[in-house]
Amino acid sequence: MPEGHTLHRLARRHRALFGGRPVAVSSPQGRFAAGAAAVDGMVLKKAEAHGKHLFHHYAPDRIVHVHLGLYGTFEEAPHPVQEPRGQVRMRMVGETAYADLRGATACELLSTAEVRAIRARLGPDPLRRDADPEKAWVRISRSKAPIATLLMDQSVVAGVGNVYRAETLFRHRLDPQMPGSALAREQWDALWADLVALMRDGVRRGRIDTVEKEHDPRLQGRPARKDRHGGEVYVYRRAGLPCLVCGTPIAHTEHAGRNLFWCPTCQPEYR
DNA sequence: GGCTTATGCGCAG
DNA sequence: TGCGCCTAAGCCA
Repeated sequence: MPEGHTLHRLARRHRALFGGRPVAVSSPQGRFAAGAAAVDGMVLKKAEAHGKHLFHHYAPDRIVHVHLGLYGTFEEAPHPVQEPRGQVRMRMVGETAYADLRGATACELLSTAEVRAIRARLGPDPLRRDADPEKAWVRISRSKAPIATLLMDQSVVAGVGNVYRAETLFRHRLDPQMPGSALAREQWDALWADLVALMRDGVRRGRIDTVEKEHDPRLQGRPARKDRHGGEVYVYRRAGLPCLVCGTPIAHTEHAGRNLFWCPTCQPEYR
């Protein structure tokens, strides 16, 4: 479930499992063989996430960069270490546990300058302390692009994926097609604050939950619908089902090649 | 067992 | 705009 909260959660886990100690790094599959060899046995100094990017710092100019893409996964297990199953791009073995990376879009060894370059093209990340939401506001307030497009643009806001996009727009009753420049400053401030709160909750729980108690189907005798995002949501992948707030069937369309969900009543059309 | 789908993104054209 | 990446889960038969 790789939106930003997943990567921050992984960074935290990797700090706990491997941080400050030597890590045996390998690439059973072979595609990351050279990079793995370059850091094998070194001490993991720092693990951090920015948006959907994960960085393992072993030394200056020896930083492993991971991007999970659509279906990359990290799987951890306690010792004893098992034979790799399937295509394991990178295996990290620590003192008590190990982790296998599969299916990632990116797993590469980078220099300090290359990491800086990646981070320079990312917008503020609601999950980072050093995030400056003003930078995002400058981009949004000057753009005619739909807010749905802007929220998913990693150079505007880093870490927001399709679920958080759909859910925060719903929670703030915003039409996904509304141009960024039409957003009021107060609306952006509220949206950012909500992203910070929801994504922090996502890191803590390891799933995306966005439904407020008063709208919780379980409290109204209806079954809560679970989905692969792992939590409970208002609109994401609920096309045709009744809105939890007003009962209107949730709408769905393709927006820039991605699924977009919204409630036509709760998120009235911007004109 | 096969088919479909996906929370992402870089690239070709 | 559409494809490819290379994976797992859900669904159907």
